[in-house]
Amino acid sequence: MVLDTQSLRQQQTDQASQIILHDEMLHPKWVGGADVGFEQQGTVTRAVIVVLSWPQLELVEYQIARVPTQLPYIPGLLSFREVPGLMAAWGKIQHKPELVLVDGQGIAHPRRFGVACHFGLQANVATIGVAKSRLCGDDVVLGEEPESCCPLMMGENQLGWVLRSKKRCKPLYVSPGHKIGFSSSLTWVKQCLRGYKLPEPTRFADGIASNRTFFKRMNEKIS
DNA sequence: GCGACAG
DNA sequence: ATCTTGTCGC
Repeated sequence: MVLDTQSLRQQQTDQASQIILHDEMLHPKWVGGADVGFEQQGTVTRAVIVVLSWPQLELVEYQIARVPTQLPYIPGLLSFREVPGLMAAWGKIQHKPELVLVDGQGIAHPRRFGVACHFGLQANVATIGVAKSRLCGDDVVLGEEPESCCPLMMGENQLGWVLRSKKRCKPLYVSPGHKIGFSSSLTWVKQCLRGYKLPEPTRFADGIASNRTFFKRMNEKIS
């Protein structure tokens, strides 16, 4: 396996798929969520893709792929650990969403190529990175009010947004992944919020990937 | 050199 | 990420 974020990022820039989709260009029937969990002391990667209807945000489909874990967790190289499993799950998905929220950073990454970029490029789908903590960028003091938001900056350059999605919760770190810009990333994440810290696609994917009982019982509700 | 460091 | 115990607030 080649761990070269620089050339992957170059691919993303070179390809026609770099086309930035704006809000008015996206009319999704479904929105997706992507996350992974680990089993058996980390030797097995359990990757999950969920599909929710838009704008109802009800679970339509989910697929799980279990693959051997190829790499340990290394900050900055997370995508190489998670993308193989995510691609396996993506291949099983019947209702391909036009937009996927990925658990982790988009371009708010030391090489500007986080897991959301990597997955979006490989799957050729618009993606947004929704991370629960900061990898890089300047620390900011955010207001306590829900929906408080400010740009995530690294010096003069914007990397994404810091968003207080819920009262008394640590903020989300939102950044463009693939084929989407800053403002659209923020508006889509906000539109996917339903009173929880995580936007619904991420929340469902996270719940299933982490084997939470509430989400496990979704099994009979669909398919 | 030291600290920070998605999941 | 995973695991686990305890605590606080709505």
